[in-house]
Amino acid sequence: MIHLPTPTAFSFTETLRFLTRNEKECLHTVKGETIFKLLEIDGELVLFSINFLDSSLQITIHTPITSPKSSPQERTLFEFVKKYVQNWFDLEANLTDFYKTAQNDEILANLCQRFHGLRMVGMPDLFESLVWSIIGQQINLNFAYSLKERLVKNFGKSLVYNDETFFALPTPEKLANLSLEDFQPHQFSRSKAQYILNISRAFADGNLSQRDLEKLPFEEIREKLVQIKGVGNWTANYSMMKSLKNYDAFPVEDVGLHNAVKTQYSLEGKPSIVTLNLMSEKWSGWKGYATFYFWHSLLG
DNA sequence: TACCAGGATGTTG
DNA sequence: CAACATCATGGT
Repeated sequence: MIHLPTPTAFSFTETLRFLTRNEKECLHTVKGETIFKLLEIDGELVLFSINFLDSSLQITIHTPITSPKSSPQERTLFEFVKKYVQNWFDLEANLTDFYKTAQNDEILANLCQRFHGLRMVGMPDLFESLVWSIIGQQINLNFAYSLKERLVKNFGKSLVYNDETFFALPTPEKLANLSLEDFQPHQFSRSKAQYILNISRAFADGNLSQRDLEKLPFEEIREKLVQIKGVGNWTANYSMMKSLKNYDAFPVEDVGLHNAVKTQYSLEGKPSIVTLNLMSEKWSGWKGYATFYFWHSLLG
Protein backbone atom coordinates (compact mmCIF):
# COMPACT_ATOMS: atom_id res chain seq x y z
CA MET A 1 0.00 0.00 0.00
CA ILE A 2 1.27 3.42 -0.98
CA HIS A 3 0.14 6.41 1.00
CA LEU A 4 -0.16 9.70 -0.86
CA PRO A 5 -1.29 12.75 1.13
CA THR A 6 -3.37 15.25 -0.84
CA PRO A 7 -3.21 19.03 -0.57
CA THR A 8 -5.97 20.97 1.18
CA ALA A 9 -7.59 21.99 -2.08
CA PHE A 10 -8.36 18.62 -3.59
CA SER A 11 -11.76 17.29 -4.57
CA PHE A 12 -11.86 13.55 -5.03
CA THR A 13 -15.56 13.85 -5.93
CA GLU A 14 -14.90 16.18 -8.87
CA THR A 15 -12.00 13.97 -9.94
CA LEU A 16 -14.33 10.96 -10.03
CA ARG A 17 -16.91 12.99 -11.91
CA PHE A 18 -14.38 13.73 -14.60
CA LEU A 19 -13.08 10.16 -14.73
CA THR A 20 -16.56 8.74 -15.25
CA ARG A 21 -17.64 11.21 -17.91
CA ASN A 22 -17.79 8.56 -20.64
CA GLU A 23 -18.83 4.92 -20.33
CA LYS A 24 -16.57 3.80 -23.15
CA GLU A 25 -13.44 4.91 -21.31
CA CYS A 26 -11.22 1.82 -21.20
CA LEU A 27 -7.87 3.13 -19.96
CA HIS A 28 -9.14 3.33 -16.42
CA THR A 29 -12.06 1.81 -14.54
CA VAL A 30 -14.07 3.27 -11.67
CA LYS A 31 -15.78 0.78 -9.36
CA GLY A 32 -17.72 2.58 -6.66
CA GLU A 33 -15.16 4.97 -5.23
CA THR A 34 -12.17 2.99 -6.40
CA ILE A 35 -10.15 3.81 -9.49
CA PHE A 36 -8.29 1.04 -11.32
CA LYS A 37 -5.48 1.64 -13.79
CA LEU A 38 -3.41 -0.78 -15.83
CA LEU A 39 -0.01 0.31 -17.08
CA GLU A 40 2.59 -1.40 -19.19
CA ILE A 41 5.94 -0.54 -17.65
CA ASP A 42 9.02 -1.90 -19.42
CA GLY A 43 6.94 -4.66 -20.96
CA GLU A 44 5.36 -5.66 -17.67
CA LEU A 45 1.74 -5.10 -16.73
CA VAL A 46 1.07 -3.31 -13.48
CA LEU A 47 -2.47 -2.98 -12.16
CA PHE A 48 -3.14 -0.64 -9.28
CA SER A 49 -6.15 0.90 -7.60
CA ILE A 50 -6.70 4.20 -5.83
CA ASN A 51 -8.96 5.07 -2.91
CA PHE A 52 -9.44 8.30 -1.02
CA LEU A 53 -9.36 8.04 2.75
CA ASP A 54 -8.44 10.51 5.49
CA SER A 55 -7.21 13.20 3.08
CA SER A 56 -4.93 10.70 1.43
CA LEU A 57 -4.87 8.62 -1.69
CA GLN A 58 -4.30 4.96 -0.87
CA ILE A 59 -2.71 3.11 -3.74
CA THR A 60 -2.68 -0.67 -3.91
CA ILE A 61 -0.75 -2.65 -6.51
CA HIS A 62 -2.63 -5.82 -7.48
CA THR A 63 -0.27 -7.49 -9.91
CA PRO A 64 2.45 -9.67 -8.40
CA ILE A 65 5.72 -7.85 -7.93
CA THR A 66 8.50 -9.97 -9.30
CA SER A 67 11.34 -8.25 -7.50
CA PRO A 68 12.08 -9.20 -3.88
CA LYS A 69 10.43 -7.33 -1.02
CA SER A 70 12.10 -4.05 -0.05
CA SER A 71 14.52 -4.40 -2.94
CA PRO A 72 15.58 -1.33 -4.92
CA GLN A 73 13.49 -2.59 -7.86
CA GLU A 74 10.39 -2.76 -5.71
CA ARG A 75 11.01 0.73 -4.36
CA THR A 76 11.49 2.00 -7.92
CA LEU A 77 8.11 0.59 -8.93
CA PHE A 78 6.44 2.12 -5.87
CA GLU A 79 8.03 5.47 -6.66
CA PHE A 80 6.95 5.24 -10.28
CA VAL A 81 3.32 4.53 -9.40
CA LYS A 82 3.29 7.22 -6.73
CA LYS A 83 4.69 9.77 -9.16
CA TYR A 84 2.22 8.64 -11.78
CA VAL A 85 -0.79 9.28 -9.54
CA GLN A 86 0.68 12.56 -8.34
CA ASN A 87 0.89 13.71 -11.95
CA TRP A 88 -2.42 12.19 -12.98
CA PHE A 89 -4.36 14.18 -10.40
CA ASP A 90 -2.00 17.14 -10.47
CA LEU A 91 -1.43 17.16 -6.73
CA GLU A 92 1.52 19.55 -6.92
CA ALA A 93 -0.10 22.50 -8.72
CA ASN A 94 -0.53 25.69 -6.76
CA LEU A 95 -4.31 25.97 -6.97
CA THR A 96 -4.34 29.02 -4.73
CA ASP A 97 -2.43 30.90 -7.38
CA PHE A 98 -4.87 29.76 -10.06
CA TYR A 99 -7.83 30.85 -7.95
CA LYS A 100 -6.17 34.20 -7.38
CA THR A 101 -5.77 34.68 -11.14
CA ALA A 102 -9.38 33.61 -11.65
CA GLN A 103 -10.50 36.58 -9.57
CA ASN A 104 -9.80 38.70 -12.68
CA ASP A 105 -12.78 37.07 -14.32
CA GLU A 106 -16.11 36.82 -12.57
CA ILE A 107 -17.32 33.90 -14.69
CA LEU A 108 -14.20 31.84 -14.16
CA ALA A 109 -14.16 32.73 -10.47
CA ASN A 110 -17.67 31.34 -10.26
CA LEU A 111 -16.57 28.06 -11.82
CA CYS A 112 -13.69 27.89 -9.36
CA GLN A 113 -16.18 28.12 -6.55
CA ARG A 114 -18.42 25.46 -8.05
CA PHE A 115 -15.55 23.05 -8.69
CA HIS A 116 -13.39 23.99 -5.74
CA GLY A 117 -10.53 21.56 -5.35
CA LEU A 118 -10.77 20.21 -8.87
CA ARG A 119 -7.28 19.59 -10.16
CA MET A 120 -6.49 19.00 -13.79
CA VAL A 121 -6.97 15.33 -14.50
CA GLY A 122 -4.03 14.88 -16.79
CA MET A 123 -2.26 12.14 -18.65
CA PRO A 124 1.14 11.47 -17.13
CA ASP A 125 2.16 9.77 -20.38
CA LEU A 126 2.74 12.24 -23.22
CA PHE A 127 2.29 9.53 -25.82
CA GLU A 128 -1.18 8.83 -24.48
CA SER A 129 -2.29 12.45 -24.69
CA LEU A 130 -0.96 12.77 -28.24
CA VAL A 131 -2.72 9.61 -29.39
CA TRP A 132 -5.92 10.65 -27.67
CA SER A 133 -5.92 14.17 -29.03
CA ILE A 134 -5.25 12.98 -32.57
CA ILE A 135 -8.13 10.55 -32.23
CA GLY A 136 -10.29 13.41 -31.00
CA GLN A 137 -9.50 15.73 -33.89
CA GLN A 138 -12.62 16.98 -35.66
CA ILE A 139 -14.99 14.20 -34.53
CA ASN A 140 -17.45 14.21 -31.63
CA LEU A 141 -16.26 12.88 -28.28
CA ASN A 142 -18.47 9.82 -28.34
CA PHE A 143 -17.07 8.64 -31.65
CA ALA A 144 -13.59 9.49 -30.39
CA TYR A 145 -14.10 7.17 -27.42
CA SER A 146 -15.28 4.43 -29.79
CA LEU A 147 -12.11 4.76 -31.84
CA LYS A 148 -9.93 4.78 -28.75
CA GLU A 149 -11.67 1.69 -27.46
CA ARG A 150 -10.98 -0.15 -30.73
CA LEU A 151 -7.35 0.96 -30.77
CA VAL A 152 -6.75 -0.08 -27.16
CA LYS A 153 -8.65 -3.38 -27.26
CA ASN A 154 -7.21 -4.49 -30.57
CA PHE A 155 -3.59 -3.48 -30.12
CA GLY A 156 -3.03 -3.03 -26.37
CA LYS A 157 -2.34 -5.58 -23.68
CA SER A 158 -4.95 -6.59 -21.15
CA LEU A 159 -5.16 -8.37 -17.84
CA VAL A 160 -7.94 -10.14 -15.98
CA TYR A 161 -8.28 -9.50 -12.27
CA ASN A 162 -11.27 -10.59 -10.17
CA ASP A 163 -13.16 -11.56 -13.33
CA GLU A 164 -12.73 -8.07 -14.75
CA THR A 165 -10.61 -7.22 -17.78
CA PHE A 166 -8.37 -4.15 -17.69
CA PHE A 167 -6.64 -2.60 -20.68
CA ALA A 168 -3.38 -0.76 -21.22
CA LEU A 169 -2.50 1.70 -23.96
CA PRO A 170 -0.57 0.05 -26.82
CA THR A 171 3.09 1.03 -26.73
CA PRO A 172 4.60 3.29 -29.39
CA GLU A 173 6.60 0.29 -30.63
CA LYS A 174 3.46 -1.78 -31.08
CA LEU A 175 1.65 0.92 -33.03
CA ALA A 176 4.74 1.92 -34.99
CA ASN A 177 4.80 -1.51 -36.59
CA LEU A 178 1.23 -1.31 -37.85
CA SER A 179 0.26 -0.17 -41.32
CA LEU A 180 -2.52 2.08 -42.56
CA GLU A 181 -4.55 -0.99 -43.50
CA ASP A 182 -4.56 -2.17 -39.89
CA PHE A 183 -6.56 0.91 -38.89
CA GLN A 184 -9.05 0.83 -41.74
CA PRO A 185 -11.39 -1.86 -40.36
CA HIS A 186 -11.68 0.17 -37.16
CA GLN A 187 -12.99 3.18 -39.08
CA PHE A 188 -10.03 5.48 -38.61
CA SER A 189 -9.71 7.93 -41.48
CA ARG A 190 -6.49 7.42 -43.42
CA SER A 191 -5.12 10.73 -42.24
CA LYS A 192 -5.92 9.98 -38.60
CA ALA A 193 -4.23 6.60 -38.90
CA GLN A 194 -1.22 8.19 -40.57
CA TYR A 195 -0.91 10.80 -37.82
CA ILE A 196 -0.97 8.10 -35.14
CA LEU A 197 1.71 6.18 -37.03
CA ASN A 198 3.77 9.37 -37.24
CA ILE A 199 3.86 10.00 -33.51
CA SER A 200 4.23 6.30 -32.68
CA ARG A 201 7.29 6.09 -34.90
CA ALA A 202 8.69 9.33 -33.52
CA PHE A 203 8.49 7.88 -30.00
CA ALA A 204 9.67 4.42 -31.02
CA ASP A 205 12.66 5.80 -32.92
CA GLY A 206 13.59 8.07 -30.03
CA ASN A 207 13.09 11.21 -32.12
CA LEU A 208 10.59 12.39 -29.56
CA SER A 209 10.70 11.68 -25.84
CA GLN A 210 8.85 13.09 -22.92
CA ARG A 211 12.03 13.24 -20.85
CA ASP A 212 13.85 15.43 -23.39
CA LEU A 213 10.84 17.54 -24.20
CA GLU A 214 9.89 18.53 -20.68
CA LYS A 215 13.26 20.17 -20.14
CA LEU A 216 12.59 22.71 -22.89
CA PRO A 217 10.88 26.08 -22.56
CA PHE A 218 7.23 26.42 -23.57
CA GLU A 219 7.60 27.65 -27.12
CA GLU A 220 10.32 25.16 -28.03
CA ILE A 221 8.15 22.28 -26.86
CA ARG A 222 5.28 23.55 -28.95
CA GLU A 223 7.48 23.90 -32.01
CA LYS A 224 8.89 20.38 -31.64
CA LEU A 225 5.41 18.93 -31.35
CA VAL A 226 3.98 20.88 -34.27
CA GLN A 227 6.78 19.60 -36.50
CA ILE A 228 5.10 16.19 -36.49
CA LYS A 229 2.56 15.86 -39.26
CA GLY A 230 -0.84 15.57 -37.66
CA VAL A 231 0.02 17.66 -34.64
CA GLY A 232 -1.30 21.19 -34.96
CA ASN A 233 -1.67 23.99 -32.47
CA TRP A 234 -4.67 22.45 -30.74
CA THR A 235 -3.07 19.03 -30.29
CA ALA A 236 0.25 20.46 -29.12
CA ASN A 237 -1.36 22.70 -26.51
CA TYR A 238 -3.71 19.95 -25.39
CA SER A 239 -0.81 17.61 -24.72
CA MET A 240 1.25 20.32 -23.10
CA MET A 241 -1.45 21.09 -20.56
CA LYS A 242 -2.47 17.49 -19.94
CA SER A 243 0.94 15.82 -19.88
CA LEU A 244 3.67 18.40 -19.46
CA LYS A 245 2.27 20.65 -16.73
CA ASN A 246 2.28 23.69 -18.97
CA TYR A 247 -0.65 25.28 -17.20
CA ASP A 248 -0.71 28.21 -19.60
CA ALA A 249 -0.98 26.04 -22.73
CA PHE A 250 -4.13 27.11 -24.49
CA PRO A 251 -5.93 24.97 -27.11
CA VAL A 252 -7.85 27.98 -28.40
CA GLU A 253 -9.31 26.07 -31.38
CA ASP A 254 -11.17 23.67 -29.09
CA VAL A 255 -14.86 23.35 -29.93
CA GLY A 256 -15.75 22.17 -26.45
CA LEU A 257 -14.14 25.29 -25.03
CA HIS A 258 -16.08 27.43 -27.52
CA ASN A 259 -19.35 25.87 -26.43
CA ALA A 260 -18.57 26.18 -22.75
CA VAL A 261 -17.55 29.83 -23.08
CA LYS A 262 -20.68 30.58 -25.08
CA THR A 263 -22.83 29.11 -22.34
CA GLN A 264 -20.96 30.51 -19.35
CA TYR A 265 -20.82 34.07 -20.72
CA SER A 266 -24.31 33.85 -22.25
CA LEU A 267 -23.01 34.80 -25.70
CA GLU A 268 -25.21 34.89 -28.80
CA GLY A 269 -22.90 32.58 -30.70
CA LYS A 270 -19.62 30.80 -30.26
CA PRO A 271 -16.65 33.13 -29.71
CA SER A 272 -14.14 33.58 -32.52
CA ILE A 273 -10.52 32.57 -32.05
CA VAL A 274 -9.58 36.25 -31.91
CA THR A 275 -12.18 36.99 -29.23
CA LEU A 276 -11.17 33.96 -27.21
CA ASN A 277 -7.51 34.90 -27.34
CA LEU A 278 -8.45 38.33 -26.00
CA MET A 279 -10.66 36.88 -23.27
CA SER A 280 -7.95 34.46 -22.22
CA GLU A 281 -5.59 37.27 -21.30
CA LYS A 282 -7.41 37.47 -17.99
CA TRP A 283 -6.38 33.88 -17.29
CA SER A 284 -2.75 34.51 -18.14
CA GLY A 285 -0.44 31.95 -16.58
CA TRP A 286 -3.33 29.52 -16.15
CA LYS A 287 -5.06 29.41 -19.55
CA GLY A 288 -4.85 25.63 -19.65
CA TYR A 289 -6.32 25.31 -16.19
CA ALA A 290 -9.09 27.72 -17.10
CA THR A 291 -9.77 25.62 -20.19
CA PHE A 292 -10.03 22.51 -18.04
CA TYR A 293 -12.52 24.22 -15.74
CA PHE A 294 -14.61 25.32 -18.73
CA TRP A 295 -14.58 21.76 -20.06
CA HIS A 296 -15.70 20.56 -16.67
CA SER A 297 -18.66 22.93 -16.81
CA LEU A 298 -19.91 20.95 -19.82
CA LEU A 299 -20.56 17.97 -17.56
CA GLY A 300 -23.42 19.95 -16.02
C1' DT B 1 -31.12 16.61 -45.21
C1' DA B 2 -27.59 19.30 -43.95
C1' DC B 3 -24.51 20.41 -40.57
C1' DC B 4 -21.56 20.00 -36.73
C1' DA B 5 -18.20 17.17 -33.88
C1' DG B 6 -12.41 18.34 -28.21
C1' DG B 7 -8.51 19.73 -36.24
C1' DA B 8 -4.95 19.33 -39.56
C1' DT B 9 -3.32 19.35 -44.03
C1' DG B 10 -3.06 19.95 -48.97
C1' DT B 11 -4.80 22.55 -52.73
C1' DT B 12 -6.69 26.46 -54.99
C1' DG B 13 -7.65 31.33 -56.13
C1' DC C 1 -2.12 34.50 -47.70
C1' DA C 2 -7.12 33.30 -47.16
C1' DA C 3 -10.66 30.22 -48.56
C1' DC C 4 -11.99 25.57 -49.44
C1' DA C 5 -12.10 20.49 -49.79
C1' DT C 6 -11.11 16.31 -47.54
C1' DC C 7 -11.37 12.92 -43.94
C1' DA C 8 -15.22 8.78 -41.83
C1' DT C 9 -18.77 8.44 -38.91
C1' DG C 10 -22.37 9.51 -35.26
C1' DG C 11 -25.61 12.57 -33.62
C1' DT C 12 -29.26 16.05 -34.21
